[in-house]
Amino acid sequence: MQVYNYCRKAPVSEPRPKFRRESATQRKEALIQAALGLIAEKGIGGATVRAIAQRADVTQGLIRHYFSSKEDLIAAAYEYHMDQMTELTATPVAAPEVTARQRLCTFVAAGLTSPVMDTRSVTLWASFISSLRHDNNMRAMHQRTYYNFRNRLEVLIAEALAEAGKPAPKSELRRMAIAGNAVIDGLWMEGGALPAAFENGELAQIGLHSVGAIVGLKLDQNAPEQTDKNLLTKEEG
Amino acid sequence: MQVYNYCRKAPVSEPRPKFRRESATQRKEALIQAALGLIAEKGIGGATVRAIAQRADVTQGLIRHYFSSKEDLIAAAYEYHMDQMTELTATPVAAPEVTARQRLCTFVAAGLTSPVMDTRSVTLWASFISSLRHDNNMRAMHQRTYYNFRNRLEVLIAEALAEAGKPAPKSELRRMAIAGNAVIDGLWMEGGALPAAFENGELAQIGLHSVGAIVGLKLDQNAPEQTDKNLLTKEEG
DNA sequence: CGAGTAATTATGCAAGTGTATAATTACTGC
DNA sequence: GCAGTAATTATACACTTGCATAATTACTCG
Repeated sequence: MQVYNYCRKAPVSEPRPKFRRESATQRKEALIQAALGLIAEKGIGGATVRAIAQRADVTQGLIRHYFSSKEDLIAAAYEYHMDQMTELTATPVAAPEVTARQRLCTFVAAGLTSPVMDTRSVTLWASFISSLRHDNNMRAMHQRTYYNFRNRLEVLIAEALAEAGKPAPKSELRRMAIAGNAVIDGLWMEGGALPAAFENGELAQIGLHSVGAIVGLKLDQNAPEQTDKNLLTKEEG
Repeated sequence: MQVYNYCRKAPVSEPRPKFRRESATQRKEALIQAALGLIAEKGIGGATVRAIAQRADVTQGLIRHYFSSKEDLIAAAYEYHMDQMTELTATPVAAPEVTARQRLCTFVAAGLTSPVMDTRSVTLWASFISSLRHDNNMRAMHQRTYYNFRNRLEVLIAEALAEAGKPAPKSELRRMAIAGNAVIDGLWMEGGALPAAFENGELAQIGLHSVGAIVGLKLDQNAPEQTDKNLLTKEEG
């Protein structure tokens, strides 16, 4: 049934190999990427073993060779995606010489700009969230990635406040991190779900302004033309 | 194969009817509820026509009698769920004699307390969001429910600000509504996804505090014991 | 009470699902 | 170069899926 392409120059001898052996990590990654692409494009129902295998250019048996089940592959894909998103948001913060306040700004803005904020990421994330209720493994992984992100944010907030001479007690920091995380998540989600509803860079600016209001620091100072007539009425200090 | 229960008192005559004819709206609602329950408990993949029919106590053929396809039923279920959630959040605001500020508080708190904020609602919502990318119908419905919610919030914010003598221009109102909506969404989502991570009422309080910070009004005044030492440093006015 | 009709059930079907197992095939170390 | 082995393919199987169609059945209206 299946036709293999042989080399035209040597029609008789030298048959082209029918497949190549790749490293385990390479194959796993390819399968994960294929699964993520399908889930994002056609929903969780579109990620069948056959479709995943075809997109990864292998036969479906290979999935079970590298993952104990399809469910196992999906879980791995979730972990891969979430860790990548956290990393994409947190990495630009690495520069140690800049202000703590500036690092906080970078973090917030990175989470609300491409490639972190886009339809594909949001769709993927929602697919996984929807499985939280009936999948303990997914729930545990969600908890881990959530705390990971929130704790990073809390550290940045604490440092920025200390730098500004306004240190806050731990309970306040916790609350600020929860709220800040929520704004970022909410804006990120809406921006990904309805990209046409917002102008370019609008959500990042709103995010900076909002997180600033929540922690009590002005984070969006280099915003373009603004009539400071009706800005937030907290210009003290 | 299937056994029908006959009346024990009259074993020979009077055969009990094998089914009852219900009104279209009743049957549609039953099917929608069944679909929602299954999606919430077992994910979108658990909502098969057979499972839905069984949970609604009918045979599967009836689904196609009331909905043109399974996809059609799922879309109806989404609309039903989202409208109900918006209504549950917005209805308590109806009282016209109270302060505008108080109405805003009620709105925010209602969205961050049971029954609006719970795992079932969040799971359901995520299932639908995940289909936004490949389903135009779902996307249109999401847009409608999103703007519906956000516009209600914007009105409440505008009224509360006017009442406090701090009216804001339309562009500011838009931004406040977007940000406020985002905090509420984010907190709602996290509270539903990780209920154990927050204390009782904590998220509602954080929501009030955050929306207050965003719009420039103090909304969480009747919060219990708080050392006002390190509260937001904007106590002027 | 008795026909007509719409609601509901019963049944069947072709396609697709995840997984198991056996048959190939490419690479590795001697 | 050549055996051994692990990666990869090929194939089969039992089961589920959504949907269509025909057969029942409960209710309505005269």
